[in-house]
Amino acid sequence: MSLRIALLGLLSSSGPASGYDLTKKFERSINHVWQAGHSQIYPELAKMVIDGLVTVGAEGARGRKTYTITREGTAEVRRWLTERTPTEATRSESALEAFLLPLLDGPEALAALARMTSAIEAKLKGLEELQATHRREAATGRTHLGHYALNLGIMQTKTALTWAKETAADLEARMPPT
Amino acid sequence: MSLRIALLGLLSSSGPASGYDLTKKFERSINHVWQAGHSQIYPELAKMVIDGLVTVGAEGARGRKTYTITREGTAEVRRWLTERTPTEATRSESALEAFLLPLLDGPEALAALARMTSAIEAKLKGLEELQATHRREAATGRTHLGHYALNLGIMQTKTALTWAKETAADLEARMPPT
DNA sequence: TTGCCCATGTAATACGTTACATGATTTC
DNA sequence: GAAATCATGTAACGTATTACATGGGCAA
Repeated sequence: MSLRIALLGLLSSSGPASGYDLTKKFERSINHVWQAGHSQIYPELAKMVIDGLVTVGAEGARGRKTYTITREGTAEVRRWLTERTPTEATRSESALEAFLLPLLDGPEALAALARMTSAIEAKLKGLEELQATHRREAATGRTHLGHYALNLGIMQTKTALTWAKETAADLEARMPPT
Repeated sequence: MSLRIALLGLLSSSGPASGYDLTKKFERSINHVWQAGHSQIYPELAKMVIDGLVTVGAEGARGRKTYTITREGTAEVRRWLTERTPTEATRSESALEAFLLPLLDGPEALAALARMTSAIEAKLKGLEELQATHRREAATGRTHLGHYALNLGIMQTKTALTWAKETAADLEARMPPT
Protein backbone atom coordinates (compact mmCIF):
# COMPACT_ATOMS: atom_id res chain seq x y z
CA MET A 1 0.00 0.00 0.00
CA SER A 2 2.71 2.48 0.98
CA LEU A 3 4.55 2.10 -2.30
CA ARG A 4 1.36 2.93 -4.11
CA ILE A 5 0.81 5.98 -1.95
CA ALA A 6 4.37 7.15 -2.42
CA LEU A 7 4.03 6.91 -6.20
CA LEU A 8 0.72 8.72 -6.19
CA GLY A 9 2.25 11.42 -4.00
CA LEU A 10 5.09 11.99 -6.43
CA LEU A 11 2.75 12.02 -9.43
CA SER A 12 0.48 14.40 -7.61
CA SER A 13 3.16 16.90 -6.75
CA SER A 14 5.34 16.87 -9.83
CA GLY A 15 2.91 15.93 -12.57
CA PRO A 16 2.96 13.13 -15.14
CA ALA A 17 6.04 10.94 -15.21
CA SER A 18 7.30 7.64 -16.54
CA GLY A 19 8.23 4.61 -14.47
CA TYR A 20 11.83 5.48 -15.13
CA ASP A 21 11.35 9.03 -13.88
CA LEU A 22 9.61 7.80 -10.77
CA THR A 23 12.42 5.36 -10.09
CA LYS A 24 14.90 8.26 -10.26
CA LYS A 25 12.70 10.43 -8.08
CA PHE A 26 12.54 7.69 -5.52
CA GLU A 27 16.31 7.60 -5.36
CA ARG A 28 16.69 11.32 -5.07
CA SER A 29 13.84 12.48 -2.94
CA ILE A 30 11.84 9.92 -1.04
CA ASN A 31 14.65 7.46 -0.59
CA HIS A 32 15.41 8.29 3.03
CA VAL A 33 11.85 7.45 3.94
CA TRP A 34 10.89 4.66 1.57
CA GLN A 35 12.91 2.59 -0.90
CA ALA A 36 11.82 0.94 -4.11
CA GLY A 37 13.54 -0.14 -7.27
CA HIS A 38 12.21 -0.25 -10.82
CA SER A 39 11.32 -3.93 -10.52
CA GLN A 40 8.76 -3.00 -7.92
CA ILE A 41 7.64 0.25 -9.48
CA TYR A 42 6.75 -0.98 -12.99
CA PRO A 43 4.35 -3.70 -11.86
CA GLU A 44 2.78 -1.37 -9.31
CA LEU A 45 2.09 1.24 -11.98
CA ALA A 46 0.47 -1.45 -14.12
CA LYS A 47 -1.79 -2.43 -11.22
CA MET A 48 -2.69 1.17 -10.57
CA VAL A 49 -3.79 1.56 -14.18
CA ILE A 50 -6.13 -1.40 -13.69
CA ASP A 51 -7.42 0.13 -10.47
CA GLY A 52 -8.05 3.44 -12.21
CA LEU A 53 -5.68 5.49 -10.04
CA VAL A 54 -3.45 6.52 -12.93
CA THR A 55 -3.75 6.56 -16.71
CA VAL A 56 -1.02 5.78 -19.17
CA GLY A 57 -0.53 7.93 -22.26
CA ALA A 58 0.73 6.80 -25.65
CA GLU A 59 4.25 5.38 -25.79
CA GLY A 60 6.95 7.93 -26.53
CA ALA A 61 10.53 7.44 -27.64
CA ARG A 62 12.25 4.25 -26.48
CA GLY A 63 8.95 2.79 -25.33
CA ARG A 64 8.56 5.47 -22.70
CA LYS A 65 5.15 5.49 -21.05
CA THR A 66 3.87 8.52 -19.24
CA TYR A 67 1.60 8.05 -16.25
CA THR A 68 -0.86 10.65 -15.06
CA ILE A 69 -2.72 10.57 -11.76
CA THR A 70 -6.52 10.45 -11.98
CA ARG A 71 -9.11 12.02 -9.72
CA GLU A 72 -9.46 8.68 -7.93
CA GLY A 73 -5.71 8.55 -7.51
CA THR A 74 -5.67 11.95 -5.88
CA ALA A 75 -8.54 10.95 -3.64
CA GLU A 76 -6.66 7.82 -2.66
CA VAL A 77 -3.58 9.68 -1.34
CA ARG A 78 -5.75 12.18 0.44
CA ARG A 79 -7.71 9.39 2.06
CA TRP A 80 -4.52 7.74 3.20
CA LEU A 81 -3.20 10.98 4.64
CA THR A 82 -6.36 12.02 6.38
CA GLU A 83 -8.04 8.78 7.39
CA ARG A 84 -5.35 6.24 8.13
CA THR A 85 -4.72 5.32 11.75
CA PRO A 86 -1.03 6.00 12.18
CA THR A 87 0.98 2.98 13.17
CA GLU A 88 4.21 3.59 14.98
CA ALA A 89 5.79 0.20 14.33
CA THR A 90 9.43 0.45 13.36
CA ARG A 91 11.67 -2.24 12.01
CA SER A 92 15.25 -1.19 12.03
CA GLU A 93 18.41 -3.23 11.79
CA SER A 94 20.41 -0.60 13.62
CA ALA A 95 17.94 -0.61 16.47
CA LEU A 96 18.25 -4.38 16.57
CA GLU A 97 21.98 -3.97 16.78
CA ALA A 98 21.49 -1.58 19.68
CA PHE A 99 19.21 -4.13 21.29
CA LEU A 100 21.78 -6.89 21.11
CA LEU A 101 24.75 -4.73 22.06
CA PRO A 102 24.96 -6.16 25.62
CA LEU A 103 25.88 -9.52 24.08
CA LEU A 104 29.31 -8.10 23.29
CA ASP A 105 31.93 -7.34 25.89
CA GLY A 106 33.10 -3.77 26.51
CA PRO A 107 35.77 -3.27 23.83
CA GLU A 108 33.79 -5.13 21.18
CA ALA A 109 30.68 -3.12 21.93
CA LEU A 110 32.67 0.09 21.65
CA ALA A 111 34.01 -1.01 18.29
CA ALA A 112 30.50 -1.82 17.09
CA LEU A 113 29.31 1.59 18.28
CA ALA A 114 32.14 3.25 16.41
CA ARG A 115 31.04 1.52 13.21
CA MET A 116 27.46 2.55 13.82
CA THR A 117 28.57 6.12 14.41
CA SER A 118 30.30 6.35 11.04
CA ALA A 119 27.21 5.02 9.32
CA ILE A 120 25.01 7.55 11.09
CA GLU A 121 27.37 10.38 10.22
CA ALA A 122 27.35 9.32 6.60
CA LYS A 123 23.58 9.34 6.61
CA LEU A 124 23.46 12.77 8.21
CA LYS A 125 25.81 14.10 5.58
CA GLY A 126 23.59 12.71 2.83
CA LEU A 127 20.49 14.24 4.34
CA GLU A 128 22.12 17.63 4.76
CA GLU A 129 23.21 17.62 1.14
CA LEU A 130 19.68 16.75 0.10
CA GLN A 131 18.43 19.63 2.20
CA ALA A 132 20.84 22.02 0.51
CA THR A 133 19.60 20.90 -2.93
CA HIS A 134 16.09 21.26 -1.69
CA ARG A 135 16.69 24.83 -0.61
CA ARG A 136 18.21 25.76 -3.94
CA GLU A 137 15.14 24.40 -5.67
CA ALA A 138 12.77 26.11 -3.28
CA ALA A 139 14.47 29.41 -4.15
CA THR A 140 13.60 28.87 -7.81
CA GLY A 141 9.98 28.44 -6.87
CA ARG A 142 9.66 24.67 -7.23
CA THR A 143 7.31 22.78 -4.97
CA HIS A 144 8.88 21.09 -2.00
CA LEU A 145 7.26 17.84 -1.08
CA GLY A 146 9.43 16.20 1.47
CA HIS A 147 10.56 19.30 3.31
CA TYR A 148 9.11 18.22 6.64
CA ALA A 149 10.32 14.66 6.26
CA LEU A 150 13.84 15.94 5.72
CA ASN A 151 13.68 17.93 8.93
CA LEU A 152 12.44 14.85 10.75
CA GLY A 153 15.16 12.68 9.23
CA ILE A 154 17.90 15.10 10.20
CA MET A 155 16.58 15.44 13.72
CA GLN A 156 16.32 11.66 14.12
CA THR A 157 19.80 11.13 12.77
CA LYS A 158 21.27 13.69 15.14
CA THR A 159 19.46 11.99 18.00
CA ALA A 160 21.01 8.69 16.98
CA LEU A 161 24.41 10.33 17.09
CA THR A 162 23.77 11.63 20.59
CA TRP A 163 22.64 8.19 21.65
CA ALA A 164 25.81 6.61 20.29
CA LYS A 165 27.95 9.09 22.18
CA GLU A 166 26.09 8.59 25.44
CA THR A 167 26.14 4.83 25.07
CA ALA A 168 29.87 4.82 24.43
CA ALA A 169 30.40 6.91 27.55
CA ASP A 170 28.25 4.49 29.55
CA LEU A 171 30.21 1.50 28.27
CA GLU A 172 33.51 3.13 29.11
CA ALA A 173 32.33 3.92 32.60
CA ARG A 174 31.50 0.24 33.13
CA MET A 175 34.84 -1.01 31.87
CA PRO A 176 37.57 -1.80 34.36
CA PRO A 177 40.26 0.90 34.28
CA THR A 178 43.34 -0.12 32.30
CA MET B 1 18.40 -12.66 8.31
CA SER B 2 17.46 -10.19 11.04
CA LEU B 3 14.69 -12.38 12.39
CA ARG B 4 17.20 -15.18 12.77
CA ILE B 5 19.63 -12.89 14.56
CA ALA B 6 16.95 -11.58 16.86
CA LEU B 7 15.94 -15.12 17.84
CA LEU B 8 19.53 -16.16 18.41
CA GLY B 9 20.05 -13.05 20.53
CA LEU B 10 17.09 -13.89 22.75
CA LEU B 11 18.16 -17.52 23.08
CA SER B 12 21.66 -16.42 23.86
CA SER B 13 20.70 -14.03 26.62
CA SER B 14 17.88 -15.85 28.32
CA GLY B 15 18.69 -19.49 27.69
CA PRO B 16 16.64 -22.28 26.10
CA ALA B 17 13.08 -21.47 25.14
CA SER B 18 10.20 -22.74 23.05
CA GLY B 19 8.81 -21.10 19.94
CA TYR B 20 5.89 -19.99 22.04
CA ASP B 21 8.19 -18.41 24.63
CA LEU B 22 10.12 -16.63 21.93
CA THR B 23 6.92 -15.31 20.40
CA LYS B 24 5.98 -13.85 23.78
CA LYS B 25 9.45 -12.43 24.31
CA PHE B 26 9.24 -10.78 20.94
CA GLU B 27 6.04 -9.05 21.97
CA ARG B 28 7.38 -7.91 25.28
CA SER B 29 10.97 -6.99 24.70
CA ILE B 30 12.17 -6.66 21.16
CA ASN B 31 8.89 -5.56 19.69
CA HIS B 32 9.73 -1.87 19.44
CA VAL B 33 12.70 -2.74 17.27
CA TRP B 34 11.60 -5.78 15.31
CA GLN B 35 8.23 -7.52 14.94
CA ALA B 36 7.46 -11.13 14.22
CA GLY B 37 4.54 -13.43 14.90
CA HIS B 38 4.53 -17.13 15.60
CA SER B 39 3.83 -17.97 11.97
CA GLN B 40 7.22 -16.57 11.11
CA ILE B 41 9.05 -17.79 14.17
CA TYR B 42 8.20 -21.51 14.02
CA PRO B 43 9.45 -22.05 10.47
CA GLU B 44 12.56 -20.01 11.18
CA LEU B 45 13.40 -22.16 14.20
CA ALA B 46 13.00 -25.26 12.05
CA LYS B 47 15.42 -23.84 9.48
CA MET B 48 17.91 -22.94 12.18
CA VAL B 49 17.88 -26.53 13.42
CA ILE B 50 18.78 -27.67 9.91
CA ASP B 51 21.54 -25.07 9.76
CA GLY B 52 22.90 -26.21 13.10
CA LEU B 53 22.42 -22.90 14.90
CA VAL B 54 20.04 -24.31 17.50
CA THR B 55 19.13 -27.78 18.73
CA VAL B 56 15.70 -28.96 19.72
CA GLY B 57 15.20 -31.05 22.85
CA ALA B 58 12.57 -33.73 23.43
CA GLU B 59 8.94 -32.66 23.29
CA GLY B 60 7.44 -31.66 26.63
CA ALA B 61 3.83 -31.25 27.68
CA ARG B 62 1.42 -30.09 24.98
CA GLY B 63 3.99 -30.75 22.28
CA ARG B 64 6.28 -28.10 23.63
CA LYS B 65 9.73 -28.07 22.03
CA THR B 66 12.66 -26.41 23.71
CA TYR B 67 15.34 -24.83 21.54
CA THR B 68 18.90 -24.31 22.68
CA ILE B 69 21.49 -22.20 20.92
CA THR B 70 24.61 -24.01 19.70
CA ARG B 71 28.20 -22.80 19.52
CA GLU B 72 27.66 -22.01 15.82
CA GLY B 73 24.54 -20.09 16.73
CA THR B 74 26.44 -17.96 19.20
CA ALA B 75 29.17 -17.38 16.64
CA GLU B 76 26.55 -16.31 14.13
CA VAL B 77 25.12 -13.49 16.28
CA ARG B 78 28.58 -12.34 17.22
CA ARG B 79 29.59 -12.26 13.58
CA TRP B 80 26.54 -10.24 12.72
CA LEU B 81 27.21 -7.77 15.49
CA THR B 82 30.90 -7.36 14.84
CA GLU B 83 31.29 -7.80 11.09
CA ARG B 84 28.17 -6.52 9.42
CA THR B 85 28.39 -3.21 7.60
CA PRO B 86 25.65 -1.15 9.18
CA THR B 87 22.98 0.02 6.79
CA GLU B 88 21.02 3.08 7.73
CA ALA B 89 18.08 2.51 5.42
CA THR B 90 14.77 3.22 7.09
CA ARG B 91 11.32 2.44 5.87
CA SER B 92 8.69 4.15 7.90
CA GLU B 93 5.06 4.87 7.19
CA SER B 94 5.03 7.85 9.52
CA ALA B 95 8.03 9.34 7.75
CA LEU B 96 6.19 8.82 4.47
CA GLU B 97 3.26 10.65 5.94
CA ALA B 98 5.60 13.49 6.92
CA PHE B 99 6.96 13.46 3.39
CA LEU B 100 3.55 13.84 1.81
CA LEU B 101 2.22 16.35 4.32
CA PRO B 102 2.55 19.31 1.91
CA LEU B 103 -0.13 17.69 -0.26
CA LEU B 104 -2.70 18.70 2.33
CA ASP B 105 -3.81 22.23 2.93
CA GLY B 106 -3.10 23.97 6.25
CA PRO B 107 -6.01 22.81 8.44
CA GLU B 108 -5.93 19.28 7.08
CA ALA B 109 -2.19 19.04 7.64
CA LEU B 110 -2.64 20.25 11.20
CA ALA B 111 -5.29 17.60 11.80
CA ALA B 112 -2.99 14.92 10.40
CA LEU B 113 -0.19 16.15 12.65
CA ALA B 114 -2.48 15.98 15.64
CA ARG B 115 -3.26 12.34 14.87
CA MET B 116 0.41 11.59 14.46
CA THR B 117 1.14 13.27 17.75
CA SER B 118 -1.29 11.06 19.65
CA ALA B 119 0.25 7.99 18.11
CA ILE B 120 3.75 9.12 19.04
CA GLU B 121 2.65 9.89 22.59
CA ALA B 122 1.11 6.45 22.90
CA LYS B 123 4.33 4.89 21.73
CA LEU B 124 6.36 6.94 24.18
CA LYS B 125 4.10 5.85 26.99
CA GLY B 126 4.55 2.20 26.01
CA LEU B 127 8.31 2.54 25.87
CA GLU B 128 8.47 4.25 29.24
CA GLU B 129 6.42 1.50 30.81
CA LEU B 130 8.72 -1.07 29.29
CA GLN B 131 11.64 0.82 30.74
CA ALA B 132 10.08 0.79 34.19
CA THR B 133 9.60 -2.99 33.99
CA HIS B 134 13.12 -3.28 32.79
CA ARG B 135 14.47 -1.39 35.77
CA ARG B 136 12.51 -3.51 38.21
CA GLU B 137 14.00 -6.62 36.63
CA ALA B 138 17.49 -5.15 36.61
CA ALA B 139 17.18 -4.58 40.36
CA THR B 140 16.55 -8.30 40.85
CA GLY B 141 19.78 -9.07 39.03
CA ARG B 142 18.36 -10.24 35.70
CA THR B 143 20.25 -9.56 32.52
CA HIS B 144 19.09 -6.63 30.50
CA LEU B 145 19.38 -7.12 26.80
CA GLY B 146 17.67 -4.24 25.15
CA HIS B 147 18.55 -1.54 27.62
CA TYR B 148 20.39 0.58 25.08
CA ALA B 149 17.74 0.06 22.42
CA LEU B 150 15.11 1.30 24.83
CA ASN B 151 17.09 4.47 25.46
CA LEU B 152 17.41 4.96 21.73
CA GLY B 153 13.71 4.35 21.17
CA ILE B 154 12.69 6.81 23.83
CA MET B 155 15.07 9.46 22.52
CA GLN B 156 13.82 8.97 18.97
CA THR B 157 10.21 9.13 20.03
CA LYS B 158 10.77 12.35 21.95
CA THR B 159 12.49 13.79 18.90
CA ALA B 160 9.47 12.89 16.79
CA LEU B 161 7.30 14.75 19.28
CA THR B 162 9.47 17.82 19.03
CA TRP B 163 9.31 17.62 15.25
CA ALA B 164 5.53 17.42 15.30
CA LYS B 165 5.34 20.48 17.53
CA GLU B 166 7.72 22.49 15.39
CA THR B 167 5.99 21.46 12.20
CA ALA B 168 2.60 22.44 13.57
CA ALA B 169 4.01 25.85 14.53
CA ASP B 170 5.44 26.24 11.04
CA LEU B 171 2.12 25.35 9.43
CA GLU B 172 0.25 27.80 11.61
CA ALA B 173 2.68 30.56 10.76
CA ARG B 174 2.00 29.95 7.07
CA MET B 175 -1.76 29.99 7.42
CA PRO B 176 -3.62 33.19 6.68
CA PRO B 177 -4.83 34.79 9.91
CA THR B 178 -8.50 34.15 10.62
C1' DT C 1 -18.23 -28.33 30.58
C1' DT C 2 -16.98 -24.23 28.97
C1' DG C 3 -13.70 -21.02 28.19
C1' DC C 4 -8.99 -19.53 28.38
C1' DC C 5 -4.25 -19.97 27.62
C1' DC C 6 -0.56 -23.05 26.05
C1' DA C 7 1.50 -24.83 21.98
C1' DT C 8 2.33 -25.90 17.22
C1' DG C 9 1.91 -25.70 12.68
C1' DT C 10 0.34 -24.56 7.37
C1' DA C 11 -1.69 -21.79 3.45
C1' DA C 12 -2.61 -17.87 0.87
C1' DT C 13 -1.29 -13.60 -0.19
C1' DA C 14 1.43 -9.60 -0.35
C1' DC C 15 5.64 -7.08 -0.38
C1' DG C 16 10.61 -6.61 -1.43
C1' DT C 17 15.40 -7.70 -3.41
C1' DT C 18 18.54 -9.41 -6.71
C1' DA C 19 19.41 -11.10 -10.93
C1' DC C 20 18.27 -11.82 -15.67
C1' DA C 21 16.93 -10.01 -20.24
C1' DT C 22 16.31 -6.80 -23.96
C1' DG C 23 16.65 -2.97 -26.87
C1' DA C 24 16.76 2.26 -28.28
C1' DT C 25 19.21 6.71 -28.19
C1' DT C 26 22.72 9.72 -27.17
C1' DT C 27 27.46 11.10 -26.39
C1' DC C 28 32.34 10.72 -26.94
C1' DG D 1 31.89 2.25 -33.04
C1' DA D 2 31.93 1.87 -28.00
C1' DA D 3 30.13 3.22 -23.73
C1' DA D 4 26.77 5.40 -21.04
C1' DT D 5 22.15 6.27 -20.11
C1' DC D 6 17.27 5.80 -21.16
C1' DA D 7 13.56 2.65 -20.79
C1' DT D 8 10.89 -1.44 -19.85
C1' DG D 9 9.97 -5.64 -18.23
C1' DT D 10 10.14 -10.78 -15.89
C1' DA D 11 11.81 -14.53 -12.73
C1' DA D 12 13.47 -16.44 -8.63
C1' DC D 13 13.87 -16.06 -4.19
C1' DG D 14 13.26 -14.30 0.40
C1' DT D 15 10.60 -12.04 3.96
C1' DA D 16 6.17 -10.68 6.33
C1' DT D 17 1.06 -10.66 7.30
C1' DT D 18 -3.33 -12.70 7.90
C1' DA D 19 -6.12 -16.39 8.19
C1' DC D 20 -6.97 -21.17 8.83
C1' DA D 21 -6.50 -25.41 11.55
C1' DT D 22 -5.69 -28.41 15.47
C1' DG D 23 -5.33 -30.10 20.00
C1' DG D 24 -3.72 -30.42 25.19
C1' DG D 25 -4.18 -28.74 29.97
C1' DC D 26 -6.12 -26.04 33.60
C1' DA D 27 -9.39 -23.33 36.23
C1' DA D 28 -14.05 -21.60 37.20
